[in-house]
Amino acid sequence: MLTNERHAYILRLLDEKQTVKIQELVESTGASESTIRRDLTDLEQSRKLERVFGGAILPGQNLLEPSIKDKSTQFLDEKIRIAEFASSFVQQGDSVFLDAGTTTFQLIPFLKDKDLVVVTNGLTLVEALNDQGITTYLTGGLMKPRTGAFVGSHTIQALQNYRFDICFLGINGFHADYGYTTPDPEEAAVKQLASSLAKKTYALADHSKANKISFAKIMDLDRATLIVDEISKEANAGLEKKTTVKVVDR
Amino acid sequence: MLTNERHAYILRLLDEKQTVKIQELVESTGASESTIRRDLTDLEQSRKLERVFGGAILPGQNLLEPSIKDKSTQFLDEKIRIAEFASSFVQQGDSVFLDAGTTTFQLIPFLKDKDLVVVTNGLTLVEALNDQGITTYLTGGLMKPRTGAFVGSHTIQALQNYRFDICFLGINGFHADYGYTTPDPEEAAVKQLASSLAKKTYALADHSKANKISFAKIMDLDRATLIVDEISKEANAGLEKKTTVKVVDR
DNA sequence: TGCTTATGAACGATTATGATTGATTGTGGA
DNA sequence: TCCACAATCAATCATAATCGTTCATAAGCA
Repeated sequence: MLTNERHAYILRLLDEKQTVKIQELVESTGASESTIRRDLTDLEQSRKLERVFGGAILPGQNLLEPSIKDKSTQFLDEKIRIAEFASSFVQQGDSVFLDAGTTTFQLIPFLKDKDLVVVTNGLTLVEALNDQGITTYLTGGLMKPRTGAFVGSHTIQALQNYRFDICFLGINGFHADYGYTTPDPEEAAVKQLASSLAKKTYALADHSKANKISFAKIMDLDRATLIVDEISKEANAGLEKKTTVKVVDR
Repeated sequence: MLTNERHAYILRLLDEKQTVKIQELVESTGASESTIRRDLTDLEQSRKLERVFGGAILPGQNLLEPSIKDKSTQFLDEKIRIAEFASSFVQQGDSVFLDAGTTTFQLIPFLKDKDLVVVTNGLTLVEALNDQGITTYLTGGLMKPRTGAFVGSHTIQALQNYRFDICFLGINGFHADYGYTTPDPEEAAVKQLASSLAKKTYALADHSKANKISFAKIMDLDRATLIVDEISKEANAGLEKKTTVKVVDR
């Protein structure tokens, strides 16, 4: 087997399987361990792969991060900033709706000592609220395993028993023409209703949600005050024709 | 298995389940406990996770949630025996009400693969049910911090939308004359209603509940089948005039 | 032939692993 | 609460796997 052929073979295998082991390559190519090592060293120098103990992996993309990143830890600092800013709109004694979601979750530490009554449809939120000693109602309903959010007719019916001074929604996208959107229509229905039961609604979003359009529409932009961070001036100008935009002061 | 593969695997699992146990990882990866420990230490140093006693959790999340721990594991073995026995009364496809409580909690592992729909008013239960892949509705309502039970008019109203084939209640005392009792009248009201919506009700109790009388009455003895363990024959004889008593076979 | 390059084997050095130990922490029951 | 017991922990050590280096041989080419 030619050196070039081996190199191509290694890269093809790596592309398929994300990782290759040296022993595996020794067996499948018939070359010696030394040769495979030299191959890997060469390919690493030309940035085609990264060596690890026992084999090699695809470069750059540490396989580890992506799955974790898009969840709660992504943009965590930004979310905390947004949450702290949003909490400044809460008055003593308010009745508050807190949507399920990672950004709204960050609001919780800023809500204590305000003598609030909080209603939420988020499983993780009710526990955290409780730890802060905040009087909390959970809507209940059918639980969505992935997000820990309660949705469905039970949730809708439960919500209708309440009226809110202030409502905080997490969203997956906002767009001047398409309004606020989120992937799940069931969740969209809950957000929409909660907002309609509140005197004032705030939509919380990190910069990655700007101009994104998700599957289910929640409502038009003007139905809520948008709280964002790190947004370009041009984008802001377009949005401000449609709704009030509060940009987090850094 | 390459070190990187294991790391990636751990993080993927963690991302899915929010927590991982060391023993769980030992079994599923085939690596030794020491290796898994070293993996977790490494991943913690690169801020990919946080270690806790017995396993690891997603980073940042424990700041608000350390106090969820369930301390009430008293008479755990007995409760598990009772729960396993009680589960034998559940039929395929049943709609089930599971009361909040530590004894009813132990029922959950015995309920999977029965194609059930479960309704509960217990916060801790909904998580465990979800882990077992069981379709679960939470009543919602006002959350009682100490027990994680939802109570109040919201809960009552939510319950009235359902009918159950079978209802499992945890109780704090049972007595031939005073019936089933529990300390909190709000919880008593929920238990009472749930039972009245079910074709069949089982009251689960460990031996410490025998002849105890608590503040709030739930209902008379004959409204439910009592499932107990380690009860004296004399006590049993007195009870059996009032209701059906199932003593756990050891 | 003489020169270069690729290869494989052998060496000690390095790293990962698994088992063991005693210390620490959590749990169950009085 | 307290104590006894079990689970988990960090640290250590011996072993196994992997590493980079060196050297000798083989192959390709003028």
